[in-house]
Amino acid sequence: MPPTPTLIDIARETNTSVSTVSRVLAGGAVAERISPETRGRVLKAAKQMGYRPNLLARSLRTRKTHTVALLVSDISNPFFSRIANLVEQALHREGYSLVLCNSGEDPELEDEYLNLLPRKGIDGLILVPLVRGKKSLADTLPKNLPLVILDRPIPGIGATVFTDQEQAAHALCDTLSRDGAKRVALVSGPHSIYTHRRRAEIISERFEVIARHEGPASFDTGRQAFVKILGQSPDAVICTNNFLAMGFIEAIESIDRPPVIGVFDEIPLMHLLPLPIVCSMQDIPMLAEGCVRQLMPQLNGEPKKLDPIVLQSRVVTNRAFQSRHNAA
Amino acid sequence: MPPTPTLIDIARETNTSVSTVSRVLAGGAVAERISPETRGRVLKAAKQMGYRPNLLARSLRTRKTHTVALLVSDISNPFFSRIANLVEQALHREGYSLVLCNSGEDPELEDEYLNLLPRKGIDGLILVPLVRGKKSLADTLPKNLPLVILDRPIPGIGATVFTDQEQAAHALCDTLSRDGAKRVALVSGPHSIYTHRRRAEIISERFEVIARHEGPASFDTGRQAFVKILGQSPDAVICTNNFLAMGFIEAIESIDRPPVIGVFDEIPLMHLLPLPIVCSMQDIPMLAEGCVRQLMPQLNGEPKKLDPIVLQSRVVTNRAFQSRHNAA
DNA sequence: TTGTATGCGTTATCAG
DNA sequence: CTGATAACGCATACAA
Repeated sequence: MPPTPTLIDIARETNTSVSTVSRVLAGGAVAERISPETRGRVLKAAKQMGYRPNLLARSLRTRKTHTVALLVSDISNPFFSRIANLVEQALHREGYSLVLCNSGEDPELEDEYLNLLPRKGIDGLILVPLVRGKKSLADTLPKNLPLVILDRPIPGIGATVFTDQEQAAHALCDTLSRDGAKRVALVSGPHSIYTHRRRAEIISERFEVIARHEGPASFDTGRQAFVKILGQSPDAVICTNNFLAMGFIEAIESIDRPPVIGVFDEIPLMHLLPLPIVCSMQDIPMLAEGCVRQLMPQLNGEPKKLDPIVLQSRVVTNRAFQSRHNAA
Repeated sequence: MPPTPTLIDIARETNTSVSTVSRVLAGGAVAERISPETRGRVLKAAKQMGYRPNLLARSLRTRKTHTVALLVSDISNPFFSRIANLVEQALHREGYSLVLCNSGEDPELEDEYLNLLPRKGIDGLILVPLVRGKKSLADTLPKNLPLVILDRPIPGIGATVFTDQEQAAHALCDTLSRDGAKRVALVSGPHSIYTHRRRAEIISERFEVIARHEGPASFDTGRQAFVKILGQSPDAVICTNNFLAMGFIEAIESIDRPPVIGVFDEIPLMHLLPLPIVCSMQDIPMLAEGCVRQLMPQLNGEPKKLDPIVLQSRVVTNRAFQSRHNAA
């Protein structure tokens, strides 16, 4: 007995043909058209022999893999891992499984995955793009691969779900303004990435930026920013994402006169942190749900015309900020 | 011209045969055996037609996918996402790509992936098992699939890399003991999971547990534990993982008399948190490196006998704990 | 109701 | 040096 039996083995064992076995194992309507007797015999043999269909072979034939890929820029970021969780659950309900890939903010790696994944067999792709435009995307990806762009708008692509960065940034700035902020320090991720660039632009419009630091959207960059900004005493330090802010905060040694921190997305346990924080929080569940809502019609070949889903952010402040505000 | 040309198309275009084209495109020694003239012609045509090999077909034939899967119990946990990052980088260097899957602490989902992934085509699997024993694993996984168990020991499986939970827990308890802890509250993840169970056992040996709460290793469980333990005033609250602790901490309303928190793995920004924390930190880089060191020989068919890699934890305390200690 | 034959895109064997 | 041709495991149009 082969360790991993094929249709042929079962056919031989049951004195039938591959097609019969295939039909039985396909289930549903096709299986109904096989005599109950043979069907039972095949089913039993299959189970008994421990048959497991080779999905590679099946996909080669049917051109469907029932797999979609989610390529994110940084899986370490809770923002993305929570999205991944939700997307996975939703896709699972639809009969698809998810493979998660991580470009790690590295354009070359993104490129590699963009080339690799389609050839490896995926039915659809959800992408958090690093730097690409529509055309750059169009010629590295198969022409009609169902695609959803997540978290960043790409002009000309309808299947997109992202947050209104203008609203998100202005809401954050509003709260900081009300708190009296005028002169701020700006810590931002790569200018090449839309979200970081756009956020930085708006902040620059709203405040006088007396210090700025740019780098990869990581803890380290935030830490470096701290030493650079140290002593400038801005009214607030605004970071274009949570990792930058966490790095900055981590570097803080003394909390005698803590700066106000403005940031996008979640800072874990911010309620208890002894420095005033205001976050502009994206709607993670809606982002995830939006993804699959944009993807499913494409997977099902429904020619729905898709319009971008644009979500709103919500500003949240921590206790230290609130009490400061109350005191004022 | 087909949008996605195959070897046949190229062969036709260059007046050669599929085998020739295949050989040329294979590169290396086989390609050397083709006349430079034809080789150049084929190469040019392939590039010009935008040929992309169908990896499904190739894998079906070669029985190699150059893909390994990492199935974790909770991708939202930075502990795992950081491991994923490192494993991905290491595998990439070896010419393999990584697909990341998430069982979400759900045994059924784990089961599904365990069944699905091998049939979908992976050369190896790195698994953070939920509840399984060696035999349970053996009959849902193909007999000779290269496998590495991560973060939890499974008796009888050599390719394992995990942390010495005894050492990790005792180190944590030592620090807490020195701080004067005698009566503690215990917040633990599922007893069915080795790490949680083992940690809880050791803690129970070392201290008088005056309150305990068990549940999924999530924020929510931690929060629930808070209301349950509230008012018991233990010397310390020990959580068997970081998410539990973060949930617990998040629920804390007043920090008048904060409890000491003992926890496994990282609490982000713990330095600034105004409550004393002591962490037993696993060695993430070594865990990741260990994985690929256990996996590669198997992928290369080298019959090395593999012994479990057992790592040590390191206790880290935050400022609030240190100053408390200095005062005492 | 069931079997035969063909093809999915590659690689590999065997001739020539 | 190169070309037929047979697998890989499965699904399916076409026969019977």
